[in-house]
Amino acid sequence: MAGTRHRQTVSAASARERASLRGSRPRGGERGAALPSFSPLYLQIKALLLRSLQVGEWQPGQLIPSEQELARRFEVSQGTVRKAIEELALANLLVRRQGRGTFVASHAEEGTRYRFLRLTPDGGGVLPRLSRRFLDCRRLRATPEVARALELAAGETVIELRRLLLEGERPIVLDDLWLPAARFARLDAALLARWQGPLYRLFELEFSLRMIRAEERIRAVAAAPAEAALLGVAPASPLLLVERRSFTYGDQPVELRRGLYLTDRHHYRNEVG
Amino acid sequence: MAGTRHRQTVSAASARERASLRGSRPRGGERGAALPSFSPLYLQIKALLLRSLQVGEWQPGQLIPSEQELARRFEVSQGTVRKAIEELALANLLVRRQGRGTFVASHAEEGTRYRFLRLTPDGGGVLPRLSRRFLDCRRLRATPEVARALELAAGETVIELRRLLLEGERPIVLDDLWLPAARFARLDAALLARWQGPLYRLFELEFSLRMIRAEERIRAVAAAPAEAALLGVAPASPLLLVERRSFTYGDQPVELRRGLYLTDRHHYRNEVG
DNA sequence: GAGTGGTCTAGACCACACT
DNA sequence: GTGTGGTCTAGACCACTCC
Repeated sequence: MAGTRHRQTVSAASARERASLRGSRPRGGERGAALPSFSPLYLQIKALLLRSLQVGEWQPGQLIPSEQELARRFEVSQGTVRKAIEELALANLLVRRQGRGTFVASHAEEGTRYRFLRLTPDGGGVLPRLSRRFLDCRRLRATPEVARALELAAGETVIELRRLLLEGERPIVLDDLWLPAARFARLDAALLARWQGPLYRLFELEFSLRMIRAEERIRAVAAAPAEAALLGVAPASPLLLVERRSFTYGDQPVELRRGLYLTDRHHYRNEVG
Repeated sequence: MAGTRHRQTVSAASARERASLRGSRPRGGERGAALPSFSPLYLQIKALLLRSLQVGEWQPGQLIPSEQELARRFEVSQGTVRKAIEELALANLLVRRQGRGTFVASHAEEGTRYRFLRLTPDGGGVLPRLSRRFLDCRRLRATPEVARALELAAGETVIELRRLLLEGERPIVLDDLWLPAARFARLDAALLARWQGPLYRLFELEFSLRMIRAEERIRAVAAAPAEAALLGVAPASPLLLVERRSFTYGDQPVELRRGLYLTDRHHYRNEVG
């Protein structure tokens, strides 16, 4: 059979999940306008896997079917499935473990605590476990700026949240968060008080919202009096301002965060290449 | 032949470049201590390609041999070469172009100007062409801190360099750089004055030094009087301090940089995931 | 031992760029 | 048309994990 099968012409047959992906070019009527140019099979498989993740067919931390099984299901070769999975693993959506299987990535794993927090102690080493102190949690109408960042309609309800991260008794980070209230129905101060783990793990568990990636904009600012007091520094002290937008599947923004980092004993670590 | 060839036992034959890579496990005497566990063929090929890059067999911007040719040279299949090249492309050491070939990455390409500079205008869009103004260039003995960062012996000579990046007439970045003098023999103020392009392109062209990746540590600081004057801001203004160590092949640090960024109209952009 | 991901091969064909 | 990287397949075997 090798080589006799035409690329992506694929037998008309079964596999309901493949119904939509016959034909290598996105159809656009009779004339081959060829705008998106070309869509390889493995990208179509990747999109199907992504859909399964998005609709919750496989939950964070769970084992997904083996490559062999997925290959049978999608009626493609194992190599094609592998390439799709590889890309999802590269994007931190899946985790492959030799001999065990492929798992849905989660914010629960010990190794990935603070996966999104790039703050690092100056001396080297890894950030110790920080304690969290929630200062505020309220519902209000989104300001135009917040609405724009979260892609909400003007005036929609958001949850505003303020918290401190502390190393022992020493404040390190002051975070203000805004979340679309529609997606975080049961979120309130009581729930936050009970919860001990990472915030993103709570979102995953209680609201079925997986944070996939985030964009950060970093600036140096002078501490306002109120913020300075909370962080225990003199007013006008220089602080690192980290504005973060976090996204879930489909590049939907679901969190806006404004963090003020104390960087006299820590720094924001980054790799460029 | 498919499947009959044993993994990495590989015929004793020719290809001098393969002489060193027979056997899947790094040898360590008779008892299989198995410390590094296992080294797949494609990683060995990757190491060989890396070596060719490092010794300058292929220069930045140049076309490297085709996958087929490399497969013949190393006596492995094209797929194995492909996987090695893919990893090097992922690390920005090579650039693959369908239909044309695989090229050695360079700091010359138009698309990758400011590849290491994560500063972005607040309004969105891309950083316009900045002008460079060199303020200082001198040779001196490395301070202990600089020596440590560049992995030099105490008291070795380094080149200290100061420059401004400006948008029009407005200063944006004040950079202090330290370079190991031994590697940058002909570097002086005159050479810098003549050069118009990116600094890393100059290093590539004149000193055969390719910057591969960099680590950055970011902080917020208050502007000292001298620096404030150069940047045209009030003393004690908050500035972003970006300490960068750049590395060439073999993870050798070859530049230490201390940048002060004005972030009232720009921000440092980052992606976390 | 069974099952999973990881490596390696060989070969065919496709998309793309240059000539 | 020729040559390059890109995709896809089929099959074998290896390394690892768990039973």
